[in-house]
Amino acid sequence: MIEKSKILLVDDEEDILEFLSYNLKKEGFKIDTANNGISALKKLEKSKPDLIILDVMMPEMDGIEVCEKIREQDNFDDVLILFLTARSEEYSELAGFSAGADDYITKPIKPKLLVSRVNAILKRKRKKKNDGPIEIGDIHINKSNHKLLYSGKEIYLAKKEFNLLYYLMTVPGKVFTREEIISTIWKDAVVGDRTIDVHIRKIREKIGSQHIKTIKGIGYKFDI
Amino acid sequence: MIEKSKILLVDDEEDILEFLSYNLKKEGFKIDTANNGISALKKLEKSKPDLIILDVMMPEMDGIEVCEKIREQDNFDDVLILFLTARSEEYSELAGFSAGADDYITKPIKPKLLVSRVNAILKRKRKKKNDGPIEIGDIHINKSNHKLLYSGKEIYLAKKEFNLLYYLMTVPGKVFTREEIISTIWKDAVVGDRTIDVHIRKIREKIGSQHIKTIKGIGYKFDI
DNA sequence: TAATTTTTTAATAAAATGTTAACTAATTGT
DNA sequence: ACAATTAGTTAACATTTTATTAAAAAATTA
Repeated sequence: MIEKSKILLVDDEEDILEFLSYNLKKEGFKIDTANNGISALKKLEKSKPDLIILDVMMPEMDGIEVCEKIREQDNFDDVLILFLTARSEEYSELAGFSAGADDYITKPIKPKLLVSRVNAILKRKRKKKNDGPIEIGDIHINKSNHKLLYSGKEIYLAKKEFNLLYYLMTVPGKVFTREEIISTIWKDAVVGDRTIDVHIRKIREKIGSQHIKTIKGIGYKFDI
Repeated sequence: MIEKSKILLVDDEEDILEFLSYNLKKEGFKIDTANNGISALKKLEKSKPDLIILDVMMPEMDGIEVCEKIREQDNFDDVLILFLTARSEEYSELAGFSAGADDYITKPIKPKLLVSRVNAILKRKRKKKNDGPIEIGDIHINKSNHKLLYSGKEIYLAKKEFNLLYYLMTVPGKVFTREEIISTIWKDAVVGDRTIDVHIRKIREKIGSQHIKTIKGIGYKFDI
């Protein structure tokens, strides 16, 4: 089970805090709240949220300012920030992004949209962590746009094939055990022993067999 | 390095002009100043600013009047204008926007907020410019006039279809995930999984299926 | 407001991908 | 060399994902 993310809600209106809390808790998120920017900044260190939802319009210190202050802190310069804006305040979209926001939602807030946006933004972050393109010999693989170039030509791989090849290429030369492969490509699904073989075969069909080597009794590796 | 923008500051109070100048010059902007509306209008042609920051409250000719006069001129009907208002003068927000302001800042001016707002507004303009026409193979698409030419013939696309096709064409060859597509084309709504398919189908109906490729399990791409 | 167009959904068909099972081939240990 | 073990191959079958409709809902226009 994936650890549920913690979200810090910052708004001066108690109603909105409750509305957000209710809808996000229902989805299993852990929630902290603050009803102004100062309080939010204070709570940061203890709360260590994965995502901060900030109302742009607040008395004293507006959301944009809070956002900037958060970004100034070393420990939180990459925390996710999502803005809440009234539909009319178009400027806040842009001001918000330039202050370092990751996304924004306009009021009135629709619960379904809120939840889907929050999930999307968290997913995006998890994905970002290990995604860079890999270039080995004449093979270029890029997870962010699901592209494989083999000596300049674009080759199509189905999703599982792609993920498997990408995984092997993350550490060229390393032998990945079958167990490792199963647990990362198939997460917690249970698949038979021959399934990997079939996928390996299909990859070899497309990029040749010179790169992917079988280490009998152990697993496979990608070699230059 | 991006060419730094030129800003024309218009205010009758010398203190404020200096304060603004100091803070914006520090950020690398090129600054011109004028201490009344007449002088600002005169300087326009020579200065060719990217952005004008106008105090609403000025003797003789107030900011709103200056703004209207600027918008009347053909060469400056799309220059950016940002208003400076005292927090109390709420009316000016509405009067200002209706006169053609792009944004406004209330006094007292916080330097950081000023800079972030200025950056945001300039960024927005740059962004707008990127919406230029795209020409790939026999397909010409132009967002500014919402027109699609397919081998010379004009083809009508509904708004969503147009936006979707345009989006795919912004980076030909790149695979756009369903998630990416949803979050940019459907920013403010939650739609079912099949909605994209239907729009794709309609686009294919009109321009054929050779360009828009399905990457199963991932998304779609536009290919030449 | 009615008519028309656009957008979305829902149901189902079609296609592509993924998995398994049965069999074959290769490798390893004795 | 000969079991025993492990991997490769193939095709059938299962599952997942997308395509295609038609119709409902929403937005626009007359």
